[in-house]
Amino acid sequence: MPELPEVENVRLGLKPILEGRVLARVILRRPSLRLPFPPDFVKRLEGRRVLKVDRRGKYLLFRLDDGSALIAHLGMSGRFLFFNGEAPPPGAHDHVIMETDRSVVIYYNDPRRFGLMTLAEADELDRHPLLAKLGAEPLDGEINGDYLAAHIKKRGGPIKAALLDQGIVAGIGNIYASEILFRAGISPTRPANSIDGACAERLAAAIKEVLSEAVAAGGSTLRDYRTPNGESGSFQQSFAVYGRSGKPCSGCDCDLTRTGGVKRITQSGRSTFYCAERQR
DNA sequence: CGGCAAACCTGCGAGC
DNA sequence: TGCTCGCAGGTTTGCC
Repeated sequence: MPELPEVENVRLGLKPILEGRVLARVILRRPSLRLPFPPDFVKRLEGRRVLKVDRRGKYLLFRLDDGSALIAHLGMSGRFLFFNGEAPPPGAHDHVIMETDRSVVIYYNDPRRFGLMTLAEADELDRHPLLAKLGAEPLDGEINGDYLAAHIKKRGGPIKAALLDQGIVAGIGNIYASEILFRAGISPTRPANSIDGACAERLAAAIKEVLSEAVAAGGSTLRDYRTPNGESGSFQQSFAVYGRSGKPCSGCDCDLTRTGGVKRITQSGRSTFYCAERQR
């Protein structure tokens, strides 16, 4: 489900209900998601106060008052739901239940169970195996053409695959990779190491623009993504190419009968959408 | 190390 | 209506 813009919106939704609150009760309803829950998971969380809800790439970080942190990833289908007062009976995919000292009940729901939750000990968060190898945060001003060029110069594979590598830029997923390459006018099949100079600069700008616009739009709701308030995002209405095979790309005045519209190809087993006219 | 396919899971829509 | 197939927003592993 979620790429950086969706995770960021989940963070914004959880922030007001969790920051400053004590986790009064935690219930685990299965022993593992993508990874097993650590031993004493419930015991180490209950009674802890949440100081801050942060994000790193697609990971949510709940910083706790003993210096430790709860790390959560939503995988493809994970979502947080919350209820003021009466919560419905938990369903088969409500895997973790947390209740705050203000009686707000939070369900972590994840049908496909590609998500995860784990704990990091005090002060080791930056060195945690899940986070240590993540690349730059795209919205923190760490990305520019030089950064990108330096990190893709040894990659002969397609630029699309490099954008999905969380060790280069953290947070880009399959939808936004296509949208970013359209915005930058770069073909997804171009070898990553062919991109430098002004082209890399355009790519860096496109990453920041597309992701920040998507954050502002509340993310993209395709099937099940919702913010914790139950709201859908609206960025899917602004897709230029994603999911638009055969249709015109956004703002396209090309002759559809000549171009055939947006192309869909498979790269590393995943769909890529692009406009062959406007991406080189 | 780089690059790719497969694996992990469930649900949904399309087509027969 | 009901079945099968293909596809889905992510990441890791294992093989060349």
